[in-house]
Parts: sequence; structure tokens; C-alpha cells
Amino acid sequence: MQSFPLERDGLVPVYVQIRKRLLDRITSGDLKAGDLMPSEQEISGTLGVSRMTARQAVKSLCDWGIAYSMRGKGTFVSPVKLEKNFRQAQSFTEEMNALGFRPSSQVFALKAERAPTEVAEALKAGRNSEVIRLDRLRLANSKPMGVECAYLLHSMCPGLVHVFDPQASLYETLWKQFGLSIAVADEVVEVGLPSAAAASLLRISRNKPVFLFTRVSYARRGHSMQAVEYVKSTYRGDRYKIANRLTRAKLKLAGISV
Amino acid sequence: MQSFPLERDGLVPVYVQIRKRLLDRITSGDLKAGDLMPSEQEISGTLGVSRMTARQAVKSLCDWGIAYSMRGKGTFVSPVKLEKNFRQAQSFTEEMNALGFRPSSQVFALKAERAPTEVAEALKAGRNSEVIRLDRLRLANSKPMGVECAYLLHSMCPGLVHVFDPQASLYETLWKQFGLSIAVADEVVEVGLPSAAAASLLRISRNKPVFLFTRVSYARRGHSMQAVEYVKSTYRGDRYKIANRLTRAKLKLAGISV
DNA sequence: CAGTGGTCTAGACCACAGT
DNA sequence: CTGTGGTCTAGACCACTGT
Repeated sequence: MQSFPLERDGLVPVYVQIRKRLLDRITSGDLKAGDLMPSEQEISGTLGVSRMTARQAVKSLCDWGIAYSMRGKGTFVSPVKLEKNFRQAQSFTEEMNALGFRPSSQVFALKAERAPTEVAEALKAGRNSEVIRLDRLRLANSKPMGVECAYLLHSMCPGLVHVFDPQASLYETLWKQFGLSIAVADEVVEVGLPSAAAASLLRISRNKPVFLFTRVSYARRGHSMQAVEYVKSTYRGDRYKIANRLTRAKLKLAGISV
Repeated sequence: MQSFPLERDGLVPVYVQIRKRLLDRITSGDLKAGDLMPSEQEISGTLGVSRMTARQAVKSLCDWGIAYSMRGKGTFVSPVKLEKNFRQAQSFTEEMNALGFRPSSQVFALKAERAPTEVAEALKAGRNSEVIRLDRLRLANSKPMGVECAYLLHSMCPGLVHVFDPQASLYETLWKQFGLSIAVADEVVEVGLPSAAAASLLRISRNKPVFLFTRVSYARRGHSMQAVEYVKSTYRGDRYKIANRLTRAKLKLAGISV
């Protein structure tokens, strides 16, 4: 471990600082895949913290899949790469920026309306709930990538119609204007062929396969998790792909065997 | 909390027993989505454990997304359903069983060969590595779902060609015969049209959109994580869909801001 | 103010791996 | 045997929430 002292001013938790040093050693190449990391006792002694604090730093790296522990042997650096391409509940804007593309949008609709049945059910809202509908064509480096039709619960973001900047990130606006932070999203991915309207906007023929996404996004608001957004979108199959990291179930589900 | 005493025989960690009780209260409906869970102090006092132990039980539920904590307010049951449809690194067999379908396979090839360049690179194996190739048509309730072409590192499962039962689960065989447990898989999903061969096997026309999967699976073997399997597969778009749960990035990547 | 979770300490015993 | 991670204790101080 580096020898300069930890900051004990309480601004940054000690275990976070330790984790940062371990991460730095991994990203710098000092610690490589499969390498033995410093033991909890060693960290404890070297940095003058209790073993529980050292353990907290190491444990969180294991939780993230960056390291793994074996009783009696030690903790090792996981060989799985720390690539960022795995999809998070991030916006199109964030995703494209992360990939190095320049995102933009053309807004086709931004208006309040009654929630269609399908939308109301997905958002667990009442039958006559008001939603804000936002239809957009998404482009990366000015090339069409997909079309999205989003429905947002009006009660969660009143006035969005007036404050939304068509070129801004919707998620960023939700956060800055309404304090809504999208924490988790459930997404269903299907393949299919584009509707006539979608094909025209995407500039592809109707027999080209596309991704069809249906997504429900949830935000933490106060002390509850709230469905906020329902999106149906169509993305070009020749310009888009998905990277997933699948991990083995920890929960056997059905209640037991945890 | 239930009042009967914890078992302190060391067989099952105390915090696991506490977690089990909390989970039971959730699955039984005693604690519902959004409900306030017992506080760490309360668990500590009621069950006679230290607060750190109570915290460990609660913390792991939060790590799993089953609950979430708010400083100063308490810990609440997460409203996100505990459905199991989200994809794990599980085999076709396990996935279909989980969905209530009867899985079966037709094996078209099972033989040793030199790894094609693309395969050798993905598995980080030498240029002339020997792999076992396994081509299968996958069926659910006797209906074709997809075709898979898998390459397995021969050095990790020597003799697989002879011991593999065509109707068995490959992953189960890898575990029972070679001690290989697939822990994580990286998967890229694309859409496209089927090859002539795939279309024929799947009994669809060549202009029907399909899922194209490319997957690399890793197993823990001893103290290292090892790429074991490279799979390319084609699945019918009309019979298959993907459910993903996306969670907000914890790592900002690029090394910093953890 | 009291109650909550977030962090931290300085010990302890255990199971397990490797010598 | 030593060294490792896994668990556990009985305290402590802090920041934050709600009254």
C-alpha cells in the first residue's frame, strides 16, 4: 500500500480511501488479474486501521466483482475486465458519451395526455392518470440510431413540458428539476421489424431487423421506489448491440435457500 | 422478529439466520413493499446480538436490492419484485426449467478440433489450442428455439467428448465431471437474419429476425477465473425475449470517483 | 430531542490452506 | 505451525431525520 497517511477528517470514509488505493493499484497495472492482494491484516497494520475497516474496503471490491476471496488463501484480483460497456440504467445521452459518440435528438412530440391502459398498468398508476409523452429520434454523430416513445408520470414531474430542453438529457432534467434519480430499470428486449413510421425515421427498409425495447424505470423519491417512466423504443439492428454481464444467481428464489 | 432463539452452534452464521427471518417476513407478506424494517438497534436488542451482526444481515439484503436504507429514517423493503426471470449465467436447460418448459437438444457435432482464431482469442488460449466443439439445436416443449455452437477448452474438460450425454445439461456435466462452475459470462446480443443452415434447423424463413448471441463464460477453478466456453448462437425472434434489470453504475470507471 | 443508519475500534474465536 | 478470510462482540462518534 502507498505510505502517505489517510485523511481522518471524516470527509471521506477511511475504507473508501483504502478502496481507492487498491483500485488505483489495479488500474495502474501494479496489481494484475490473479494477483494476491494485500491481506486484511496487512492493510490493518500498514495503514493503522482496525481490521474491520480494512475488511470493509476489501469486501466492497469483492461485492463489485473486482476481487474474490478464498478462506485460508487470500484475496485475489479478478481477471474479469473492468470494461464499462455493460449497460446500466443510464440515458441514451450518457451511453453515447461513454462510447465516444455525439448524441442528439429530434423531438416529435412533447405533450400531456391520458395514460394508455398498457402504460398505466406498467407504471401502477390509476386508469385516468395524466402522463407526459415524449417521442424522440435518437442520433449518434448525426446518424439515426433509434426512436423512443416515453411516457412519464405527470405527477412526478409537473411542468416538464415547459422546462424540458429538447437537446438535454431527460434523466439529467428529471434530476435537476425534480430531484428524480433513476436507480433501476426493468427492460424487455425483443427482435422484430420496424413499423412503417419507425423505418422511415431510421432510414431503413421495413425488412431490416431491429431491437424492440420495453422499459420501466424506477426512481427513489423520499423513502419509496416509484415507477416513473415507461418507454417503448426501436433501435437499428445494424448500429446497436447489447453487452450483458451475467452472474450466477445468489438467490435461489421461491423464498428459500439463501 | 420471531422470538425463538438463534442457533449459536456455529453451523449457520448468526447473521444468515437473521437474514433468513427477515426474508421470511417479506416473502410471507408480513413485511410489504415500502414497509419499515426493524432497525439495527431493535434487532440487536431483541435477538441479543451485537449491532454489527444485525447490520450485516440488513446490509446484505440491501446489497441484493431487496431493501434499501436511508440515513436517519430507517431501512425499507424495496418494492422491486423478486422475480427470477432476469437472466443469470445459467444454461439453456436451467432457464427453460425455470420458465416451466421442457428442454431438449439435438446434437449435430461433438468433436475435438483446433480452435479457430476468433475462438482462441476470446478464450485467451494459444493459437493451436485444442477445443471441443458442440453444435446443438435447442428445443422447448419439442419446439425449436435456437441453435448453438459452443467451443470448450479441451484442457479444462478432457474427455468431455466421451462422457457427455447429449440430453444432459452441459453446465451440469462440466460441474459434475470436471468441477467447473460457470460463475460469470460476458454476452453480446445482436439482431440479424439467420444463416441458411440456422433457418432450416429453426424452421423459419431467412427473412425472419433473430437474436445473435456471442458469449464467453468463465469458471472459478482453484484460485483463478478461467475462460472456458465460447458460444455463438441464433435464437428465434418470435419465441425468445430477454429480461434485463439495469442498475445505476456504482463505478464511474476510468479509475476514479468510486 | 431521540432514533436512525454510517463508520470505526480493538480485540476475539473459528475454519481452512499451506508449510 | 502460521497466515488467511469469516464471523462476532461491546462499545463509540458522527450525520441525518423527524418531533
